[in-house]
Amino acid sequence: MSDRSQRPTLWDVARAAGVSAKTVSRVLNGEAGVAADTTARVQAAIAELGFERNEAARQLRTGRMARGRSLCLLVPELGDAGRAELAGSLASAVEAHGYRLLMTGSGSAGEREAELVQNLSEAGVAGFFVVSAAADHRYLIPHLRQGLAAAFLLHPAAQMQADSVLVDEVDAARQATQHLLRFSHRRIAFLGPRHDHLAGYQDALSGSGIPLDPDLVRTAVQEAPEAEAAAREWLAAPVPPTAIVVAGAWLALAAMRPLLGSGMGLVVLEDVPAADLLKMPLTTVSASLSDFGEKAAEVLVNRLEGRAGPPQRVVVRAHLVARGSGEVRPGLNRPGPEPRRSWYRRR
Amino acid sequence: MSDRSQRPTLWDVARAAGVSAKTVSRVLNGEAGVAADTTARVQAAIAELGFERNEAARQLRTGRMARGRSLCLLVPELGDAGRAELAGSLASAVEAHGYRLLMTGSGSAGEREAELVQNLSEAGVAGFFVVSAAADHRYLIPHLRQGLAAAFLLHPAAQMQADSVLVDEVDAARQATQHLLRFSHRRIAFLGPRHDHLAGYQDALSGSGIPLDPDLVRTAVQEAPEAEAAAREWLAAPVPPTAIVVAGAWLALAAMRPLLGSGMGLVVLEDVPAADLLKMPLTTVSASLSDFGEKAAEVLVNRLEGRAGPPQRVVVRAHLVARGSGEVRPGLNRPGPEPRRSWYRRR
DNA sequence: GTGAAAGCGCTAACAT
DNA sequence: ATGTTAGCGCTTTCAC
Repeated sequence: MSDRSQRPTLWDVARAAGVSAKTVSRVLNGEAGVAADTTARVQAAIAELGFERNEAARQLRTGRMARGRSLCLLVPELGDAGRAELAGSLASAVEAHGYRLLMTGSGSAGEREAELVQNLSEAGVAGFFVVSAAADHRYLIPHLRQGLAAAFLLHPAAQMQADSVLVDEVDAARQATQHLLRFSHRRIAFLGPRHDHLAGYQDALSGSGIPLDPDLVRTAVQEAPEAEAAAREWLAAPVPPTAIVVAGAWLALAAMRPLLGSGMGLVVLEDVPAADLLKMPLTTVSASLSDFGEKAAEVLVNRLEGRAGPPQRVVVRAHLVARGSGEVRPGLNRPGPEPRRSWYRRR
Repeated sequence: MSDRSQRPTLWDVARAAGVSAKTVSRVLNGEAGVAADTTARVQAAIAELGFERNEAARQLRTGRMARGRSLCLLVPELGDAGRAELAGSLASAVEAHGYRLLMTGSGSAGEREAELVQNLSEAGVAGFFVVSAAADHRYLIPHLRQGLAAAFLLHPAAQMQADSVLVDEVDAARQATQHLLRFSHRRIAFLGPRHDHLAGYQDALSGSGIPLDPDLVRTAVQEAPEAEAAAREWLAAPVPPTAIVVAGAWLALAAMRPLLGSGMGLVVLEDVPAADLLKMPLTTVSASLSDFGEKAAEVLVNRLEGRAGPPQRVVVRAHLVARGSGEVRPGLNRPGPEPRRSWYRRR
């Protein structure tokens, strides 16, 4: 009896079941070629002794990494509240598949991202949900060959092919802009970090025969102060816009401060918590995060459990929730001079 | 040459350096009793071959777990945006100490909490920041004996002694209540999940000679709908309160909905993002999360790096930020009948 | 269908 | 100050 060490070994099980170590090993790994009653006896012994296989020994012998049932959501900033809801929905979804969800932040640094994947993969993490706007994700390739799974969320993989679950950002921007156009806004500005939204914005504008005014577009805006400054500038412009489409809840809140009381329309391309309780209730265009989480979990788990095939690309549509910011004729809420009649078209 | 396997082994290093395997092992582990020049030769060989120790083999031999440089923040719900800022501040703080931060959620289930600690500890996580209102944390004790470190945040450890970093909740409740008293509120309600706030609330009331009215106290409120219901009931009461102290941002937002336009004062015991942009701008009492994160990181890293000693208990004070909800005489904003004069005392 | 022996890469105990 | 031997718990031959 190996009572010298605490945990029972495979040999203890073999002795208890009256078989050889190899047979226990076979049962443990579900290999074929063991009689049914032998299997039963071995399993009884395992349960009896509370045996658990020593992963280190297994790994030493087989060479390959034992991946566990942890998945990790890798985001740019752990402190970003906007990602919390995604994390929650992902957590429930992966738990339904028998996995658990970890989360970590790269500090928006590409090399740290690669390092984290390396470390956590070595620690047995089975797969990653990657939310990253990095310019190059090829660091993942060697890990993927070693059995790691990865799915890109919200931003597509750069410089490589991989599973991804995305929101139709172009369509979201189009919906937001069309919504404002429907309420007779004609000078509509755009503010956000990503360039891809612009296609939808521009598409909606040209659908109403409105040319794009470069002064009304600020792309590559990442930080709140920039958003606030942009809003302030637009407000002070000779011919200010009457509404702004902002990509990102955080930027929208920052932009809102100078706009309070201005009557400016504001539509946000992301969900905003308690959007109805804000001084300027925000109309939002966003995908259902519980759907999104479920789809993402499904994609990663499928990949992990061997249903191979070419990389998948799932695109989820966003939906507009009107909350009364922008659903007014331009200028109506506005203190100051009479709104110019020329801004109105329909209705 | 073991070119049959990909990675160089300790034997390859030994051969390259012209020493025995044991000597290489000694260098690797920083054991005493190796000549300086031998050490140098070995290290050169290690660098030359790009040798990295096989952790599985080491672990198999030594029996003990190799803990890495990952710390994990364990929260009840990964989807709780209120914890995101804490996570961000902790992440920066632990990175400054050379660790990385993971985060995971227990789904508010005590047994899952224990299971997560077990799994992640086995995967090499060095320490946990535990945010948990569970009734019993003794499941941690065996892990702590195996070298795991743990620090309790926001809620103290239950049924055991451990390092903890807490906010002075009693004082926070007292500050909130006193603030409202200072603005002549006399009927002040309390709403929240925790019982400990009550001491501060009651303390402040009795300091102004006001008896506690049990109808104005709802403790053990966990979910938003309950908070909303409580607010609604108070509003409809024969003699409604003129202000409410709410413990928790999420509960406060829920409670706010029925109170819009009522003139009810609202003070929140937690930070609320964009509190100034809400229809009822919220006065808050909360601790600085960057301070809190730094203190917490320090406590856990100290424990981890051997500076032993009895469990520490750090208490951080919360600060009130007045934002104009409650800083009015009761009833003044209130539509409807003239406020009763009897509610006023000073000023 | 089952078992015996060898060895994965490392370190503890005991030499020298 | 350095080397030798044995063996951690498992899986892989290969034999029966």
